[in-house]
Amino acid sequence: MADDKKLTSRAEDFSAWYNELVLRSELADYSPVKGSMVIRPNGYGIWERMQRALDDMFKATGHQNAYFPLLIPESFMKKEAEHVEGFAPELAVVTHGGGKLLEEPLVIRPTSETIIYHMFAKWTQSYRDLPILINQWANVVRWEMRTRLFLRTLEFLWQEGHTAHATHDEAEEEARRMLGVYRTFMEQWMAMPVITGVKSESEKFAGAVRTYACEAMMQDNKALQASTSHNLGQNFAKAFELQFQDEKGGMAFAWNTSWGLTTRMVGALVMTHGDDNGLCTPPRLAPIEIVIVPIWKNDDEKARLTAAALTVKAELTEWTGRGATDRLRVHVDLRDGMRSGAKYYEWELRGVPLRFELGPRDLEKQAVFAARRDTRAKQSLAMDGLPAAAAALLERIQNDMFQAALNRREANSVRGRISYDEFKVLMDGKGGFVFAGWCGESACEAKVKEETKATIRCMPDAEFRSPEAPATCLCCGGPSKAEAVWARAY
RNA sequence: CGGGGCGUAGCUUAGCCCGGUAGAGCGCCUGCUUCGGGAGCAGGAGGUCGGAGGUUCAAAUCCUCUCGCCCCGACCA
Repeated sequence: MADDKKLTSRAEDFSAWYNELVLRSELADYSPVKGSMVIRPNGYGIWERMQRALDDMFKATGHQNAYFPLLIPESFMKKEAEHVEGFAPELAVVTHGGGKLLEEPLVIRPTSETIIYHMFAKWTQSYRDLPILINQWANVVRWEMRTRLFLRTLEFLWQEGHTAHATHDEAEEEARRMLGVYRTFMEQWMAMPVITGVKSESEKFAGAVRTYACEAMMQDNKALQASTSHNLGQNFAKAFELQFQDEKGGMAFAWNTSWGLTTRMVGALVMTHGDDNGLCTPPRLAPIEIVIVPIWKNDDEKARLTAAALTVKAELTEWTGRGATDRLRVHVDLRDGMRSGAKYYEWELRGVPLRFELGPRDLEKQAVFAARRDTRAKQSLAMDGLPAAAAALLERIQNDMFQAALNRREANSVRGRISYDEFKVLMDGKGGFVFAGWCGESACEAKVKEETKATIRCMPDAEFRSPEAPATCLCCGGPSKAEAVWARAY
């Protein structure tokens, strides 16, 4: 009886835990179209926080937002060879409009490289027109066969950055810069550690020269690709005749990059920080940072404590110690007919990072009883100086959540000599990240995938590599050309 | 597309084998008592049993077809 109020535990069935959490915390719900979902206010609120944080960073790195249309001529998708091949299986195509068969079918964008570089070509004549640094917030459609709330749906929301540069080096620098922006976002906002690196040939974006990615480890020890940043070289420029006249008067093709991050990050948040009680949102991304639950027994107390709670809220939200535009986000739960205990469970399920209980005894002491969502630790906080204390506590929660996630990832990462047989056992067991050598042959990569379902998540950037470079390939035992992170992935 | 499971009230489901007035728990509404970790009592609203055919005096139940969803695999952010 009380059991159906509890989530399935992560240990019991991680997948069921995830689905129940997402549905019951009202992050999202299934829509009538198979494989697509409704993002409910609780989930969308988190996405909005993500958008704001990222958008500020994009602006700070010189990008402007624009919007390109949903429908793309089918012929555009076919202009870049690898791009066609990569996306053909998952395109949704519009064949009719206004009741009539269209002369040329229109695809619903799975990504916007084609339409954007077509337009860039129109806008670019001279090297003086470069660089073009554009971002767009949009929805895209990819007809996936196997779907999962937030992690893989037919339609999802994302941002896609698209840039054009005069030189290869500038484009490479841009791709790396945006990878860094993503990393900062994930570490500082999502409190989610990531490993940055470059993708292998088989895992790179269809049409890219090189794909960089941030890889995170979920609580089931599987890897999740958290974002990608591509150096597209001149592939699309050539396909869409994106040319410019350089300083010397000659014609040259531009160099492009694209980079994206999706609503999948809401799922990443759940699988990084959620526990058996529900979601746990890092404060910086929490639509509500503090929920105040007043406690009363009778009408007199109800009146007094409601007033007190609203006063506390006002003091918290009026405080500008974090800056005038970054006020504490506070909600007072005044619902009647619901016991305080029931409210605690609900706000814990929804992942509000900090809860203030305010009853007659606290009021007497001029304090609130504060409960952290992440550690569930409780302490009394004096009303005097409460806003600053609350802000400090939220910051500590943010940092502790990152540290806990980092510790978990490190505890489940394996470095150093590992035999292929040991690797197989590990992948069939608890999983995790394995830092091991790779000979560079796609045959080895394919064999490992076939036999263990694990793939090369990335060839990590220098700071993530092992102190001693692996000497041999995990699979064939031949000389290693690059250290790779091997793991099963979402 | 292969394998598995499921469609009965908003949710979780019993009933189906063996045909005969559609039940429960949670949630919701009203009232009273409660209220420092998932409240109690009383009353109440809510169903074309996924859909279409068929068998039958009679179908949630049996038969045929169909639609949808979820889970596991192949593809992917």
